[in-house]
Amino acid sequence: MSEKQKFQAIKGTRDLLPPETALWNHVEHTAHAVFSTFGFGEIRLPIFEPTELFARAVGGETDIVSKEMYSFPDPFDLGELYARFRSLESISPGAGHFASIAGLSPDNQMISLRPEATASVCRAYIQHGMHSLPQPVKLYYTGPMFRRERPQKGRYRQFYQIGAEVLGGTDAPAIDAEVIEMVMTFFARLGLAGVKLDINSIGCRECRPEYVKLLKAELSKPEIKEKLGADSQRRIETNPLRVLDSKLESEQPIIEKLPRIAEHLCAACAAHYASVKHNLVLRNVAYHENWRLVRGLDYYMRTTFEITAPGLGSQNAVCGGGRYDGLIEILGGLPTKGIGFAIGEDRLILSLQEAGKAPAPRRLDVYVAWMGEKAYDTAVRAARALRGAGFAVELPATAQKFGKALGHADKLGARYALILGEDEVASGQWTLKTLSDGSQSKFTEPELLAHLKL
RNA sequence: GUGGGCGUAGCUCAGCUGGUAGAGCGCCGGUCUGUGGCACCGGAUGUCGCGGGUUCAAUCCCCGUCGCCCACCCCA
Repeated sequence: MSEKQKFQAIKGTRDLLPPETALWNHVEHTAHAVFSTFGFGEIRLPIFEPTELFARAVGGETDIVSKEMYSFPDPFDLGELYARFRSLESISPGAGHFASIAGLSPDNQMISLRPEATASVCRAYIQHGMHSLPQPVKLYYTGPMFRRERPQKGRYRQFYQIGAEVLGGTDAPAIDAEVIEMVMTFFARLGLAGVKLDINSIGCRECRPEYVKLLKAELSKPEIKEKLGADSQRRIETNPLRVLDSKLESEQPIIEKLPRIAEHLCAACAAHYASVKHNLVLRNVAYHENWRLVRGLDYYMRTTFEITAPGLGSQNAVCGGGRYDGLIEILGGLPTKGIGFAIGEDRLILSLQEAGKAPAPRRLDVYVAWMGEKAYDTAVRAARALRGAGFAVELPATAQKFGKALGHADKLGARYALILGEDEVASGQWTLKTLSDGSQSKFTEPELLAHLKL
């Protein structure tokens, strides 16, 4: 970086600028509108939580927790000692590092920027005794998540998710189907084209371990294992289900012949899955069964789903979700049913943009072209009145040549220029020019407001 | 963590086998202190990402480094 441009956004973070932000707002407003019609209320959550919360929910040995979270000792809890070392940093480089080491003592809490929000929602459900509300509790959220990994298309270190969770009450398949219906409705409302819904059931605590054991045994057979790539060979031990996810062309024929979980579900899970599908048909939701769709984390069970959209590159999932009936209990709550999803907002926006869904251009109604210091007071008054009536108004801060002013109005895309010079101030007859055709006419202030409101 | 591609003006890019930089767009100003879009004229911003090497001479070749992008890994 040159001396001139010293600072830039940290790797994997980015600025969202107008007019693109208009599209973000549109997406979020649409989410609010659609989710409300399904009876969901918004929850706003902290963006940092105790590291332990994520370690428990997501799993301490996962890459997410062990490598990809932004974690640090809470400077507040570290108190005087930490603060003192930090303050020494400028005169004694390394002091801060020492403080960090000191901060790892059991007395001090580690905190993390949230890598996802499901754990926080569950924590809030427990903390606020939501089990005593009418069940189930239906919540949605939007906001930034943080994950320390190599950025690529549609993947950032600070990324945004729109998610929803249904907690408590029944695990009836109707709920799974309705949650999926809600996402699909949301995407349809946005005009997102080419979406594909994949669903699967990954069984429960009873039947999944049996299947995993079977799968692992199969994968471990020498004649199969030797045909797999290094990554998949490693997964046989670490997470055999993920072998099914492999994108390697050479592995596809092998994977096709592996045992499928749908054929090894217990009776209860099989019935649940069948009913989810039936309920999707009832709701007119088109789905593809994808027996290879798995979730990486242990707490997921039964229904899993994923929605892909075009234009996203390698990371083409725009929404992922599933049932996690055990999670609240893991976090110290009562046994509680749960299902939810998270939408990758960055990817959703990207897909909308690729499809040419341009953001609504900034609307500017009136450019106040005032001339001469004598007209300034009137210009301010006009701008206040117009804005008060809800119009978007640009009031130049400094005097400029008249031709310049109109040129500026044109570049800003204003619909009208309100021309205020000595004549107008003297007569009280303001000149309104329509930029598109160049026509203009005179109005008093009240007439002008009435005219523009038409 | 691994691999590949790319770094030249605010943006998109050109720059031949090495001779210390250009275009378009945009921005600002002028022609034009009461009439915009058009046209014409002018202007500014670059240590050609940074450091080193080879060379009489490096934007160009070599090495390193940083940054960005894409993919792998992983995936909430």
